[in-house]
Amino acid sequence: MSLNRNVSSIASLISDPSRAAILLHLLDGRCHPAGDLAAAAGITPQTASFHLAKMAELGIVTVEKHGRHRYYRIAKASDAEMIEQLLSFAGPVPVISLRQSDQMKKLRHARMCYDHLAGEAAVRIAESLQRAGHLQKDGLQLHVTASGERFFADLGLDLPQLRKKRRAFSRCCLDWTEREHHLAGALGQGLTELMFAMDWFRREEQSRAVRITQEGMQGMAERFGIQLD
Amino acid sequence: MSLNRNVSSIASLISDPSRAAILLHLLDGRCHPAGDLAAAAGITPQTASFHLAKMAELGIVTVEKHGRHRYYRIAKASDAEMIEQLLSFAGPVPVISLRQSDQMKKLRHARMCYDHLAGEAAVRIAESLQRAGHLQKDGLQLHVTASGERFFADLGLDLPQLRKKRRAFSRCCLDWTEREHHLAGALGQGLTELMFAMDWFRREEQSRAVRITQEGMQGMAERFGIQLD
DNA sequence: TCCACATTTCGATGATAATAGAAACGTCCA
DNA sequence: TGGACGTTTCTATTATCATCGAAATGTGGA
Repeated sequence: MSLNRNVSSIASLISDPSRAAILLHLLDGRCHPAGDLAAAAGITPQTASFHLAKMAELGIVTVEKHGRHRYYRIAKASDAEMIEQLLSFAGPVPVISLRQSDQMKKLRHARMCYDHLAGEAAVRIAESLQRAGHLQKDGLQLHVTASGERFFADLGLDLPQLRKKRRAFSRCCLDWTEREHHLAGALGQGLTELMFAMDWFRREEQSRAVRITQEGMQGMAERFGIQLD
Repeated sequence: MSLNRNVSSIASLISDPSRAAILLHLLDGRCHPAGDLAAAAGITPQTASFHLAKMAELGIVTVEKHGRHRYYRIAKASDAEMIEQLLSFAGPVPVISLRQSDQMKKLRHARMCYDHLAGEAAVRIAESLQRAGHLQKDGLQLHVTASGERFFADLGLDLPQLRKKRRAFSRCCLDWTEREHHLAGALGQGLTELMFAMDWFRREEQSRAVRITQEGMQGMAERFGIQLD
């Protein structure tokens, strides 16, 4: 239940390190049980529960009960993008350890931004689609052109179905590692889903990072004209 | 002195209502004495001083001593834009009351975003420049085309000089009232300065709002092909 | 030289909120 | 049916921090 979501209340949500850690963990778009989030933030389950209740009250997260677990996830894609943007404000994250920089490298390469792809791969895809004239930027919208309609249909996407969803159809999302836009909205989600179905990408366990498969490399080259290494 | 600017510290800066009020007041890009900022936030000078010291330590604001006054301003344009963006997170600006406050209407129409123009007028200008082929969007950059070079030179802007500045030359800035991009960077600042010099716009006292003059109307129509009312 | 004024520093206070212990609740499993 | 487990609620503790009064600093003007 979204209450009084003014600037201060949103900011104070993220200003607490424990909550920031929880939100960061939830940014992978997956559902997470409360206990996992507590562990991720390094706090007791009670405290995590306290924070999650506060977030739920603001409508940032939603709960799903399954057995004795309660699975939390970020409620709206737009909020996930908001948090992503806040990350970009923090500036270049200082590298602490080699292990961390390795993980960071992976994240920069390809990761989930809630329900759609982000990172270098996603930015390159968005660029390619615009260069080919399939998408056209208009403010924060990304219009699908006539050639784009054919392209996505050919790829196997049901655009009329995606348009029906009660959310923005096709829009830009600022990538905090690349500092460029990638594709978000129903189309971004649908395309990401499709690419996973085609096994172009595979999710890593316990992480937002995404791995590109051999099929993915090939497909990206053939379909989008992108050479990733 | 930019110290450890992580997400939490940035967010906690804005999470406090008093600090938020101060920052909002500083968003006009002008210098403000500490006392004014205290009054604007409704706190005592001591408390304002406390907050300002904290912001200065994070490198968000800088001080300039003039006589017995200390003038504060936002240190970097990029930080001002960050705060502008945080405002847009407050949600799809809900209609607060039937009669929108007069001030709000003015702000939506035209206002300062730190050192460049924002609001409907600014978005329309940016659109116009792209439509005419003077600017070309590329990610978050706005490239000046060959025709753009001529256009701006003709207008009276010294582009080589603007390029020399140690900041982004020409880039997009998200307008939180229009939810579209307007022109920022050295070019946005230079163009705004020029338009003020030509008396197209005039600043309102004690506000970020900007008034368009008769000359401005005429100039906008002739130069940019924009009809503002 | 003295006073007014803008601002900061110091010190104290009071409110807020993050935290974890204890206990309760509900679910799964043996 | 009983116990383990994940989670929440309740409660107390603790630390933090925004705030302001008092005093200090520094500047300008008379």
